[in-house]
Amino acid sequence: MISSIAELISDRIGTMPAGERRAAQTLIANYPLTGLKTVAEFSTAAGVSSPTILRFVARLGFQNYPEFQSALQDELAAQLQSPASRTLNSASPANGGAVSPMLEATLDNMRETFRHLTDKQLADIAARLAERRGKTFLIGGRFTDPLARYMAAHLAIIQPDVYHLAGQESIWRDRLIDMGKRDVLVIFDIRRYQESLLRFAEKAHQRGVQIVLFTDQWLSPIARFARHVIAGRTAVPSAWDSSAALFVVAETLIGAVTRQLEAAGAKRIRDLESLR
Amino acid sequence: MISSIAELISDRIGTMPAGERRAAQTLIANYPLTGLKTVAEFSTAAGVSSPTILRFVARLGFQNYPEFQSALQDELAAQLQSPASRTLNSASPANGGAVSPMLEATLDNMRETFRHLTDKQLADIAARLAERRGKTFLIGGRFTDPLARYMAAHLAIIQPDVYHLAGQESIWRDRLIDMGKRDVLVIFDIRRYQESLLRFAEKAHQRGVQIVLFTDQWLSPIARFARHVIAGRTAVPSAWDSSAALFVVAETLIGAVTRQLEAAGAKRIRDLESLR
DNA sequence: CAAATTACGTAACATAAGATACAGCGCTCC
DNA sequence: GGAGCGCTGTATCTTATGTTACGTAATTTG
Repeated sequence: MISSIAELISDRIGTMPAGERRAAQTLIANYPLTGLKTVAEFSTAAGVSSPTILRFVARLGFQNYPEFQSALQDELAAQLQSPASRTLNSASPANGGAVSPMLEATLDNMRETFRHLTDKQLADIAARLAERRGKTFLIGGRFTDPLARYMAAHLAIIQPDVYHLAGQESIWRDRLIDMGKRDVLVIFDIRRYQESLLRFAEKAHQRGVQIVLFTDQWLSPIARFARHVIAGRTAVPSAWDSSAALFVVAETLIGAVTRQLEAAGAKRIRDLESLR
Repeated sequence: MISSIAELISDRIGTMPAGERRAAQTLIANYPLTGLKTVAEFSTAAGVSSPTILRFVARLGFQNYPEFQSALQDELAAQLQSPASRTLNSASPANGGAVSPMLEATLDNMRETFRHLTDKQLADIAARLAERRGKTFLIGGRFTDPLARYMAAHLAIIQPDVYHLAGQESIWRDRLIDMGKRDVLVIFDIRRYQESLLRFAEKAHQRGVQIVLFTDQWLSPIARFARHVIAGRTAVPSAWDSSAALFVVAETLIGAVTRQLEAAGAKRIRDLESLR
């Protein structure tokens, strides 16, 4: 199978006449830039005439020159976006302002967070979230509740019985009555840890609920009751702590759970689509 | 000293009229590809007319469009040739499981997102959010609303009149009555873009509300009405798109706004503390 | 609130780009 | 060594691209 135009060229370059071969070589030499220029520029660069260039692209299977250019651009777009081949000037002094420290710290937080997180841990948690024996509840603190919402919004699509606990304490406390051993409670709690969440977690724990805790590196007191603890780095040069690392862990988990439920989930998503 | 065209643009984007700013944002969003296409394609991508594109490149100091394209191509050539700094930590063999690809992609997304985002842009947006002339409203789509909540939760602490628009469409539509020129509306909208948000944004725009848009690299149609556009990378090896990059941008902005309001904000935070 | 200025888009224009027809040259094969 | 075939370039044509002029709308300023 031939994907890129460069491959296509090197595949057929053997069967080409001399002039077209020169065109091909010129293009490959500084791929794909020459192909983005005009036919005239291409032709002089290759030392051949314009019609030769046109015959060359025609031989590659393109109807006309613009079509050929579009293909090159699409390919370039894919390259520029995908991390793989990018040249990425992280050393660019360009943005050396106030942005970099924040970004750098965040990136470091993520690396650190994942360094202390094994595949097995994540797989276990994902498995627990994916096994459909009971219900899944999610809740967060003052600043982390949006993370709970974000996760709930995704999980609720691929499986039933996913509930985000919102509103006043009294409201979700009453939901305890519905929780049991087979259920999972996902809690987000970072400094400063919230009393109300601790109380709630304790009671849920007493009822045998499996608790998955997202917290910071200093560990919320809830860790005491949690079956799984994810400790994310939160330090950034800002007045606030960063929840970005936890956010990425959440996304990773969402992805893992989705993969596990692929068969069942795919059908469910189709069903949901048809409901619209 | 200004080397790249991207820098040149972000340097002058503040002094540009609305239409040209849209052109600039569109170009930056997936730099430099849009600039390599024809004027007509560029203009439709940006949602403006061809002459606006030409005025845009003229303002950047180019004599004509081909000259501008040549400059972009030269820049691209330099980038493609230097096999530079890539693969920072891709050599970390530690966790070679299912985690790495997700994390790596996310890290790349962030670098890429910030690469297309200058300090000046962020500073401008932060300044707009910090100037206390009017109210600040935040709203998001199905999966991004938690980001709006997250940002609102922080901003609401350091300044008054910050509102997160939640619940049904009819509810926040009625809030339009309260919005005017001095107000700011922060919208989060990534694929698949939501009709309801577009309608809401258009009406808000008509009322003169300043819109700050967080979207993905393909730009929500709301970009048309936005004063500021932040285009985050969202592609990850998962069934879902990632909002992590936008999340980090949001955190960065929160930090910047906080810094600007330091004097006023610090007092406010003390007052809040004493209320507990 | 009014006037002046600036910005934007529509439409017509000129130019440069890609496409094509045809003739000359070189190469191969008989 | 000659005839046929194929490749290449010159010159011409057509298309569509970039450019410009002008009228209208929006925005700013007094």
